[in-house]
Amino acid sequence: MDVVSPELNSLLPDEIMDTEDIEDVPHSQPGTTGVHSEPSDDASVPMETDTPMASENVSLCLATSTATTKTTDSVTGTSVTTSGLQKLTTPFTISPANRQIILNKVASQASEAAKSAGNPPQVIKQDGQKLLVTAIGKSGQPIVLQLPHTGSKPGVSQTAGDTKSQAPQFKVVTIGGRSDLKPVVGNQVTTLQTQQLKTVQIAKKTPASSAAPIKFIITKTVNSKGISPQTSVPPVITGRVLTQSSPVMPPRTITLSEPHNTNLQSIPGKKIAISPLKTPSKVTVVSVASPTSSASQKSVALPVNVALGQQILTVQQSTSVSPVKVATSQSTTQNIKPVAVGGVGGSQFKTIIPLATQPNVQQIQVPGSRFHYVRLVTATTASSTGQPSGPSTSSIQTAKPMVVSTAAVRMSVPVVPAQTMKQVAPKPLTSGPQVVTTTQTQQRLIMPATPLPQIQPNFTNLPPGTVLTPAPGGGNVGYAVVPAQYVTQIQQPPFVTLASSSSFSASTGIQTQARLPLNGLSAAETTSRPRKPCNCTKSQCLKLYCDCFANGEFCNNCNCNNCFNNLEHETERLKAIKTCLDRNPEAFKPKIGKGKEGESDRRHSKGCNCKRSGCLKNYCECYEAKIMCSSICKCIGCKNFEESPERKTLMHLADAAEVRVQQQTAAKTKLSSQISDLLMRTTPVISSGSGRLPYTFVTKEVLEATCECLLEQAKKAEQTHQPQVEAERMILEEFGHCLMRIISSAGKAKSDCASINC
DNA sequence: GAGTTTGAAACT
DNA sequence: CAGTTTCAAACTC
Repeated sequence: MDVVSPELNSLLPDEIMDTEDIEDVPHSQPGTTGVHSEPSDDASVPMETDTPMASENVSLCLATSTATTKTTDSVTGTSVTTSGLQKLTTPFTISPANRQIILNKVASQASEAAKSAGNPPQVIKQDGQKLLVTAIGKSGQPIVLQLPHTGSKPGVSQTAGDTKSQAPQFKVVTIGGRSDLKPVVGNQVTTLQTQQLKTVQIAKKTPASSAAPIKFIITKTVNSKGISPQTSVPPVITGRVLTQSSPVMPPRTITLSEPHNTNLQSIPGKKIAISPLKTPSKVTVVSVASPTSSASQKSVALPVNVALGQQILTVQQSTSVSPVKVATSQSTTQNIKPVAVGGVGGSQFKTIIPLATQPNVQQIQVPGSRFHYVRLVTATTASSTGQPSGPSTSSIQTAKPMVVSTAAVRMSVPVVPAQTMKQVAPKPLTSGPQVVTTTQTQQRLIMPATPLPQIQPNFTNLPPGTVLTPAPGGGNVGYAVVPAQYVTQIQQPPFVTLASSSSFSASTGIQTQARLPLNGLSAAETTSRPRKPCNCTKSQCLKLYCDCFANGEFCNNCNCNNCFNNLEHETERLKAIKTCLDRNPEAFKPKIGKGKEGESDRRHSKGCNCKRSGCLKNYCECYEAKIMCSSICKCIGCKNFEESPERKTLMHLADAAEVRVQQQTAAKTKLSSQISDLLMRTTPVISSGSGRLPYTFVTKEVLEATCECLLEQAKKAEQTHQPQVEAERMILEEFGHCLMRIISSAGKAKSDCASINC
């Protein structure tokens, strides 16, 4: 089954498919098209980790053997032991000069073919800070991981230690083949194998602000479908994990780890997720920087965080055999052997990239399913509750890094929980590892879990933030595109994903989240304000009347009746999507976009058609989006233009109201804070003695004084020769006086405290 | 909360 | 493409 069909690839939204500034990657090779692999086919997933300034190269060539393999760093002599992994046919090398990890899963047959074709098995070497992720291929089509070769001929890998200054690099996520890919200057992608390959690309340029743009290129090479998994011919996987690090701060630690037990079958989160941003903005790249703090320190994790917008690209591939294990051996046989490269510095890793697969395995698979998937997790959705379930995920949660120790380099790939990156405080792109995300809310589109080519929507128009997931019970076939948010919601057992833990995003502040306006709404608005629940009654939430559906989201906590906008009705939903797209290919695209070139103002893509509202009420989509009506609007009596006095008045009123609200909120907050502070200071005194204030004053001193008073009364009675009965009475009376004084003092103190608190 | 108004979406 | 109907959100009371 196709995880992502070629059609899908070709139809991916421009935001995703923007290939400018990326290398020209051969998206398909002769004979590749039409190749349909069985769901059980395994695909090799190469991963590249590249640290531009890194000095180490690690090269792994993996065979399909499951035997434990121990590799020795050719440079540093560091050995890497893999357990349950495919046999390493080539030494695991770490090049101090490049600090690169090269993982090459070599299919003997494939490698032979490659050699014969003049493309020897490639040992990926440093190629600047670039990572191209080519992941999703047509069903049956192998995924080709391609490594960019800067300024080099195809098949010619750069020499290790190439430390030349790199041009601004872009992080590129390539998903799906696309014929119109634009070549990237100075970067060439060489197909590793002559076998049928399909390259899907999702490219996004990193924000210009990033001093060191990163380009991630992952080319997945898969054997031809003819090769059965049982065949001894292993696929060749060559990949690099490119870690972006600041030029002055080369990454020093590479951590590779796998979940101890990835029982994918038990993970309901099986899905193919593509979560492009809803925003029209281009796919954002997750930049990873080396820790800025310790230049001398040599431990920098190699992050393979690829994000689209505010999303992190998760590439997982399940295999029957642990594909790659670096560093410590793992006793458990894992279906998925993701290699996670985490962000540097915080040791918070967010990216898991499964490297090894069996021959004919599809490139991206969801644990527990035969789907290979790429998941892009939005920042907002990343807050997801999804966590690894079962034993397989335990390791992930613990994020135990596998460390490959070398004299010069430590490699660690901690597996992190599928949590997410939520709100991340913006951070300068130039500092430290970064995840560039956009706050565009998740536009998500649900696709059928079953192969429905005939009704397959035009993915070009799918709302960003789309997540592909296998339908429940859908087995190996079909996929569904579901909202990432919804995925996290419905995904009781978390799946292994490349996502930053909440702690990472929150505490480390490594991530930078670019907040882009969504349909006229500020990032803050889009992120802080949840979508309003719909109230659809007749549309079944399968028409654009429904805001949820229109935004590509599942209905969640809505008040709708007879809702079909959910996974249970994915077939109907897909049909509805198809219908909408047939009617309007732009149906799921943001209505608010940039105006004409050169115009900075946003504008409605279609313009409004208001007649009675004067375009000054929320009936008007332009006004609702807080934008001016434009020439394309067909409104009558429009007052929503710059000089409109009515509009200005409304704006002033709105601003004033907003200011008042803010002031009130601030006042309440301040008052509450002050009260809390007072309580904090006074509570201990009052509450001590279990809140029974009088006893608070029965201190040792009070007791002693009381006793002295009683003794004094006793002496007085003795001196006056009072009878015993009278003496006892005098003592008791004195005791009563003492108690009264104590109580009186306590009551006075309590009233004082109360007055203070008020 | 019920009813009305409104304009986009859907339909013809 | 225009006119009409349907629909759900926005709005009013």
